[in-house]
Amino acid sequence: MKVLNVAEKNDAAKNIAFFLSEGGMTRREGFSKFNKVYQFQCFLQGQKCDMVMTSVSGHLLNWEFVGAYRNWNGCSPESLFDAPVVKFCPDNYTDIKRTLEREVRSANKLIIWTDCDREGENIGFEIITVCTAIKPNIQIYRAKFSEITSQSIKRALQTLGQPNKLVSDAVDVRSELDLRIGASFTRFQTLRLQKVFPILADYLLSYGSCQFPTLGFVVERYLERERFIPEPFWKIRVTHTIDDLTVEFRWQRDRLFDENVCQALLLKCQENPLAKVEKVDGKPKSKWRPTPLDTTEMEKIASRKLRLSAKETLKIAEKLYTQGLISYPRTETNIFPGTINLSSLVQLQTDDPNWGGFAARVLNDGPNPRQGKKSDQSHPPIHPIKYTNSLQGNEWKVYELVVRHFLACVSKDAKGHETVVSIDINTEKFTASGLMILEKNYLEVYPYESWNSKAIHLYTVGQTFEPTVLEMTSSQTSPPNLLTEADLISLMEKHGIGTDATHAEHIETIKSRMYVGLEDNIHFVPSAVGMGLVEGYNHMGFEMSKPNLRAELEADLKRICEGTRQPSQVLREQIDKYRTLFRKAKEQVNKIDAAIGKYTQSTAVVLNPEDDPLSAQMQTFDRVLPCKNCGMDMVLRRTNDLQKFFLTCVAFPQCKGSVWFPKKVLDAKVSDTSCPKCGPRVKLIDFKFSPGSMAPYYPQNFTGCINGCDTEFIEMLDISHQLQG
DNA sequence: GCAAGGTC
Repeated sequence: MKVLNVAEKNDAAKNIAFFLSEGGMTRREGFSKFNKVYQFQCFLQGQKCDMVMTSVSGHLLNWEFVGAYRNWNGCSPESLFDAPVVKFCPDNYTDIKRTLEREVRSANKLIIWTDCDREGENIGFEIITVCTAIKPNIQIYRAKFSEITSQSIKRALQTLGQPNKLVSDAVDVRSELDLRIGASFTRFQTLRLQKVFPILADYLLSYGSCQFPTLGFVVERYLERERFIPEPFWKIRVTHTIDDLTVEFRWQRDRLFDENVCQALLLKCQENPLAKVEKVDGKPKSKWRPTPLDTTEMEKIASRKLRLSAKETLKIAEKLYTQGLISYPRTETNIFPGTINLSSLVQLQTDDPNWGGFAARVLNDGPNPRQGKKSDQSHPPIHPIKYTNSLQGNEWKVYELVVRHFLACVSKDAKGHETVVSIDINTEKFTASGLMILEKNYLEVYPYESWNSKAIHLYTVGQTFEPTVLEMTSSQTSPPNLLTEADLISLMEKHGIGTDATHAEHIETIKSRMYVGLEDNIHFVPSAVGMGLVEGYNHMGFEMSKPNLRAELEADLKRICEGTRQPSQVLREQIDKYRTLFRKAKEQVNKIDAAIGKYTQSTAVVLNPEDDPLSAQMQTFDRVLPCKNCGMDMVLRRTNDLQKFFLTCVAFPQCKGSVWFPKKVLDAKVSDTSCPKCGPRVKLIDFKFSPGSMAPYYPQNFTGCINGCDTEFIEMLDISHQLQG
């Protein structure tokens, strides 16, 4: 019995093979130098098997347009909503595909070991597609695991299930839509604006369902700041200094927006400026330990405290995961499951010189996680699963963060004692507070947060004192800050834009498109082009830069996973929705022109209709019938010199299913008509022949039903061959 | 020259 095992990446394959073989695997080369083949024997379903373990590198296949639709000037951007797409293995991945094809020939079973998330399920089906093309009846299983440890991997092998087609389908819908919408709007914006604004001639003006809302967040915050009108306000300030200690009292009214009223209240205080202590409250105060670590929280802490970009943090965490040091780093979960053995995880850390003592104390008290509220039902919060002290640089910093956060969240809240003193100055009330920290607890191991004691004088109820300062201060409200990377990630997470793994990339994209820039190296500001694009669509009344559109799709994808919605139906609805938006955007494109003109301070070039890259000269292909070779669309085209017509398979040159008509065909037009057999979806081709040709021997019109029910079309093709001959 | 999602 030979079993082919395929993981999502080489590191995972190596470690899984290591655990299943107890370290006894051998290694040989695959066609791809990055994806090795590991071999060992082990028991599966009571039978000793020859195991072959290899890997892909993420997605193996990618949606692509075919033939003429790849060419920016070969079709109208709008036709991309309906253009055929194929799943294609990119050149740099064909080596991986060849390894799978070679190894599956001799295998009886196939086990999918891709990550247990939505994309992983889809990658699993890509592997299945490739393998079953070679071996249609191979037995297929899905291994389910959420961390690469000996225990989890062995359990996964003993509890093999089936791959989940619904989850994979949802990914196919998502990815096909991303391509169609992204490509059509990108070409639309780019082709139009490059022509209308010569200064943008070298710009690529992309649109994407994630990058645009990300840009939208930056623009929105910028505008909030711009529109902000500061309001002056006034406060009464009271301090009390004895020796070196100054205690600041807070006015119970906080601040007033009327200077005269504030002035009057101050005068009242000054009439009898003796403070009387009315109340001294002492109460325990806690600072809560953090909740278990999820991906975005890790990215945010690393961005703020370690000065690592989200992109870098995730890359490092991924490496630590594949080395078996930490659990899966892409998780939305911040609740530890009951099944996890926290004590043994804490135990692993007790030898460390920095936090070993703390870990030992946690063990003594018993780990007690503060639980969050989110769960993705597949991965636990990020935690260390192996001890190491041999990492360097940023890898060490990220590992340290994961360990310290883990120990912190299973320890105890910091405890303190707060004193609140309330005073009265001629009926105006003020308070001051002091804090004494009693037990640092989690803060001992968690340097990313601080909590400072605040000293206060000893006051007793009924005591009176003369304030050191009693004055009015003026200030004004301040606008919200521009967004930092951490802020932007929070917004993306909140609105479901991108995944844990891609937040950082979308931010990179809008930077590289010159839609946004950085101020002070920290705060995001939109560029003129970024502002113009967002405003242009806003003026049409479209929420292109708002997160709502994506959120609606996300909800439908969830329903596909649950089996309550058909993938094909969701796909059709979404395509229809965006096609409608696209048509309206095309009609009102002057609104984008106007906005871009305004922000870039340049004048729009007035285009002649024939120069408009989006106008009639751009062909929209009419699908005439399915190609006999490959089933893709056949469309009617004319050569560049206008000499000849031909029916071409849109997959050309991959398919080469084109049919040429003789020069004697002077004109050919496609129009809609109805089919007597199967309804309205029929194309009619009218041919006009040159005088004196053989045409009179043949009917002038040929009808072909695009559903393929009508045989006349096939006859026509045969005739065209005869004519050519 | 397009997207977003994997990963190298």
